[in-house]
Amino acid sequence: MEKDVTIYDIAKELGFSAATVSRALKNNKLISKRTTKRILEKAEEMGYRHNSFASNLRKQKSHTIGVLLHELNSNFITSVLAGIENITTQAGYDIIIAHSSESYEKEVANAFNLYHKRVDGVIASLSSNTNNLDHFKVFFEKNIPVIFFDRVDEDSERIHVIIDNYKCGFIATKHLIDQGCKRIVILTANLKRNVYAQRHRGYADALCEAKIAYNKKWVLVKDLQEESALNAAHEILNMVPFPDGLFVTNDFMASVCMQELRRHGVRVPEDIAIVGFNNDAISKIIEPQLTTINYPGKEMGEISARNLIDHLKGMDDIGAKSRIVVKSELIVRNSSRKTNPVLVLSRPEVSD
Amino acid sequence: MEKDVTIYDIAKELGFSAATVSRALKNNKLISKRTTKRILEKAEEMGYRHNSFASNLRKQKSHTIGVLLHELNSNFITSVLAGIENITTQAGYDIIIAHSSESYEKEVANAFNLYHKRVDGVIASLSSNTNNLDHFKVFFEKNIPVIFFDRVDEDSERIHVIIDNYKCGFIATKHLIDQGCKRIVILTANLKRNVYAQRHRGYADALCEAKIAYNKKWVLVKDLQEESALNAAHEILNMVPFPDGLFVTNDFMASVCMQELRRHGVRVPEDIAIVGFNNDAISKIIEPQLTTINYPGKEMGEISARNLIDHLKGMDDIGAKSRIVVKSELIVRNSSRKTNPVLVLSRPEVSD
DNA sequence: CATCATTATGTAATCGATTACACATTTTTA
DNA sequence: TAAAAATGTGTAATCGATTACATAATGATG
Repeated sequence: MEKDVTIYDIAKELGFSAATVSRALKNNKLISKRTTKRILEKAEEMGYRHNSFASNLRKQKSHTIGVLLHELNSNFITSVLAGIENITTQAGYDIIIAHSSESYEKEVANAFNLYHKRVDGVIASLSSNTNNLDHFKVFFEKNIPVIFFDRVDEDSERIHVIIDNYKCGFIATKHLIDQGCKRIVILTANLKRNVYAQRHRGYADALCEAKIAYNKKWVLVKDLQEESALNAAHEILNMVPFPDGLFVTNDFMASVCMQELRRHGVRVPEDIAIVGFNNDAISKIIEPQLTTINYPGKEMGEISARNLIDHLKGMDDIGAKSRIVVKSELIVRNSSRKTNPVLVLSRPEVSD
Repeated sequence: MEKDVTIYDIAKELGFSAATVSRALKNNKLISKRTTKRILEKAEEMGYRHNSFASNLRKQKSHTIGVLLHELNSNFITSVLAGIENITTQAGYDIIIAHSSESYEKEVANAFNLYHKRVDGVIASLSSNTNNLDHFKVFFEKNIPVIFFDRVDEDSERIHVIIDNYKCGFIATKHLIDQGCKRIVILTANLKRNVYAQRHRGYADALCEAKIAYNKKWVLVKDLQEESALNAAHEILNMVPFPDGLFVTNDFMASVCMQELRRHGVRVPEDIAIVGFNNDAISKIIEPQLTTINYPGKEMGEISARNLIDHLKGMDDIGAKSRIVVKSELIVRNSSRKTNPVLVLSRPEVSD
C-alpha cells in the first residue's frame, strides 16, 4: 500500500520544480522537448497517475459529462450511448451514466447526484412520467449546459435532439391505411411524454386525412411493462368490431402484444396488421417480423455530444438553435404486409 | 455564474470556524445539536453543495465504485446493475458504469479509466474474449478490491460470484435427453470464456452419462452477433442426420436461430427441441416460448456489491472466501416440451 | 555591445474539505 | 472545592495539481 506518486516526487527525482513537471505532463509547449521527454519517462517509470481530484479542485471543472437515461435495455439507448462515447472520448471527456428505470423519483435523484458530482454538462432523456424540469434548474442556474434527446420537453427552449415523432406516427398509420386497414388501434405509453403524444397526434391526423373517424375506444394507453402489453392484447381480443390494424409506439410492447394475439388464433397480418416503433433487435427476430420505425440512435448520441462539447468549449452559441431533428424511416416487414404473404421455404430433408 | 458556496462562506455567515461547519455538515456528534441545526439550515438556505473533489483529495478516497460490464443490453445485466445500485446507494457509495461492448480493448481502456478515476473498488464481468487479468494488476497492486461476477477467471484466487454453469449446461442437456433427443447440437460462444466453457462441459458430461457419443460436428462456436446465429442456423439446416435437440448458451442467439430454422420449415419442438440460457425477455415473447436457464441477476449484483462494501469497510476478510455460487434453475417452456403440444386457443369472434 | 525578445524554469498562492491537536467551557467526581 | 472528565469549538496543516507572475538564460537585432 505504498503512497501514490505525485508530481512532487517526480520533480524531486529529476531536480525540477513541480510546475515544470505539471506542464510537461500536459505537453505544454513552454517546456523544452528534452525536459518533457525526461519527465514523461520518469513518470511512466515511477507509476505516476494523474490525480483528477486535485486537478478538478483547482480547475473547478470535472471534465465529465453526465448522461441521464430513462432506461438502458434497448437497442436504441445503447446505440445512443455508443454515439455519445465516440464523441466524448475523442474530446477527452469522461462520462457518467445514470439511468432512471422510467421512474421520475430516480430521475430527480440522479439529476442531483450528477449535479453534486459537478459534471460539466448533461445529456438527458426523460423518463416516461416526468412532466417538469424542476430538477434541472440547478444546472440552468449555474449555466451548466443540458442537452435533451428523444424524451424531451418540447415546450422548453432548451436544446433538444429528436426525431419527427409526429411524422413517424403519421406514416406508420398511413402505411396501415394503405394496406387496407380501416379500424386501427393505437397502443401507446403515457401521452404526457412528448414522443408518445406526438406519435399519437400523427396517428390521429393520418386517420383524419383518410376520412376515418378517430375513436377513443381504439386508443390504449399503457405503461411499458410486459404485463400491460398482455392486458392490451386481451382488450383488443374483446373489441367488437375486431380491429384490422394496430400501431404500437414501442417494439417491445408490439412484440408481446402480437404474440399474445397470435396465441389466441389471430393471424398477423391477415386479421390484423401491426406496426411497431424503434427497430429494436426483437422486431427482426420475431415471427412475423415487425414493421417498425427506424431512427439512428448512434447519430443522435453523436449530435447531442458534439453540441454539448462545442458549447463547453465556447465554440457554439447555445441560443442559436434549440431543436435538432434527425431523420427516421418506416421499415416495412411482414407484420403489416397484407399484399405479400410470408414466404415459407420447405423443410430440409431429414435422414436418420 | 456566481461562485459556489463553501463551508467558509457558511462559517463566516454564522461566526463559526470552517472546522465546525465541516463537522456539522456530517452530523458529527462533537458539535451541539443546536449549532448543527443552525449550520444545516444556513447551508440549505445558501445553496451549499459539498465539493467532493476537495473531500476526496483530502481523504484519499473517492467513495465511488467502478462497475465494469461486458455489455449493457440484456435483462440479466440490467438486473445485476439494479442489485448493485440497491446496495451501493444504501451504503452511500456512488457508482461509475463502464461497458466494454464485448471488446477486450475497450475493457482494458475502461479498467485504466476507472483506475485513474480512483474508484475505491471494482465489480467486473469480463468481455467474451478477455483471457488475462493484466489490466487489473494496477488494482491488485494497490489493494483496491475487485469482485468479479458471471464472466470471471475461475482459475484466479480473486473473489467471484457465479452460477454453477457446469450444472446448468448439464441439466439443460439432460432435459433435452429426457425429451427423447439423441442428436443434440450445442451452439455457444467463445469457449475461452468460463461461462461458455463450463456450459459446454456440462453438455458433454450429460451426453456421456446418457451414453451418447460426443461429436465435434455438433459443437458450433460463434460470437454473440445476430449474423452468427443465422449462420449457425444454416449450418444446422445442412446437418445430416438432422439434429433433434439444440442447446444454445444464450437466449438471443437461441431466438434468432430458432426463428431462422422455423422460417425454413423446421418445427420446434417436434423436429428439434431447443433450450436457451439467461431467461431474457425475448425468451418469453418468442413463439414458441423458449425453455431456458434462469438465474438471479439482481441477487448476484447485491451479493457482489455487499461483499465489496463489507471489504471496503474492513468488516470482511477478503481471503476468507473466493467463490460464491448463486442458485439457478431450468425453466421448461414449449420450445423443448415434446410431450405437451402447444396450446392454441380458437380465434375470437370477429364481426364487422 | 547594449537592448529587447524569446525560451525555459521556478515561486508561491490557490482550489475546499478534513482532522490532529490545542484550547476553552461546563459538568462530574472525589 | 479542586481535580478530572466531558463537551464544544478553533487553529492550522494537509491533500496534489494548476497557473499568474517572477526570474533566469539564451538568442537576435541594430
